[in-house]
Amino acid sequence: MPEGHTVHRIARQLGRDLVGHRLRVTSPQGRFAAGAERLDGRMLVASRAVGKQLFLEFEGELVLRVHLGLYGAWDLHGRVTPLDDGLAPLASLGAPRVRRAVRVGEGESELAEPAGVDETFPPAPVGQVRVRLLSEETAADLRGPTACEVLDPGAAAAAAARLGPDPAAFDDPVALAAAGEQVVDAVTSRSTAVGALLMDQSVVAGIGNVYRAELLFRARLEPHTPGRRVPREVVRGIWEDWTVLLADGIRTGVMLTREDLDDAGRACALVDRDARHWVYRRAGLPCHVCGTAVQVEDMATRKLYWCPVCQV
DNA sequence: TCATCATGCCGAT
DNA sequence: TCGGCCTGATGAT
Repeated sequence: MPEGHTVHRIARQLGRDLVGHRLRVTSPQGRFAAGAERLDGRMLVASRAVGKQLFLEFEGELVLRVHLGLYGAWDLHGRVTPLDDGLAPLASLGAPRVRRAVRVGEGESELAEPAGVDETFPPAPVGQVRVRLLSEETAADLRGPTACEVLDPGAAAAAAARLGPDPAAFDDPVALAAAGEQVVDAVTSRSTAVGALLMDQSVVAGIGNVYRAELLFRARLEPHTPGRRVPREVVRGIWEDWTVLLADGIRTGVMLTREDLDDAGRACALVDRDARHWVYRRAGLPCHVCGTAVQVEDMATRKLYWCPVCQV
């Protein structure tokens, strides 16, 4: 279940194992049969993420746009090259390794296990597989997506253009800073609550409910503050913090948002989800800083968590 | 074994 | 504002 970091990891994983390969594209479930037929037999030439959206570019000017929504997922079979996540010894060896049903995203390294010698490839699809991308060695199964459609490059570019800046999309520091100013302008020109603006993908891309709550706490900012009342330097700080958190999430695959933990605390937090966050999903529990009970309410149909004392 | 909820978003109403 | 998506983790039974 993805925020921006997960989708970037998926883009990198598919980039490693499927880009440059001519793919069999099918829809075992049947709901994407027509789209799969258009892509079948083509080479995958690029895999990139913008915010929470994945764009897979095939030869012949066709782009597969995927959005996982709340519970979409990719399961990979066969050869799955470990990403350098710096967490799991199994995954840090760097050598290609055969795994069974690797869930790409948060904590996938924990699910990785060597395949049995009798495993057949490709395996039979499990569940409602909307799309299967198949190379000689790797199968990628997409299940439960909100969006899955074939676009021409112009339509794909238009979809990406509807999104606000994604800090992981910039290599150039100057362009990154300019994108930050765009976010500052967007937030400070609106009267909408900043907690809602951070979830608006047209303002800034890739932030979900976990990162929203944690970014606001880390900024000690009251979530209901209208965007136009938030000082520009505070918005700039949130953008810079998002840049750091996203890079960390992409690297580790885990949303660990507490910068105060020592090595032992981090190790504990990687196992215990409740220790990873300042406020997210901690309603009624004492704030890690001041001890006040963490508050929860609905904001724009999602649960918003915050500390009423630390965040003013 | 079952019921509920979840890191998201869209389209119908 | 609500239901759909139709999965998977979690906690109650």
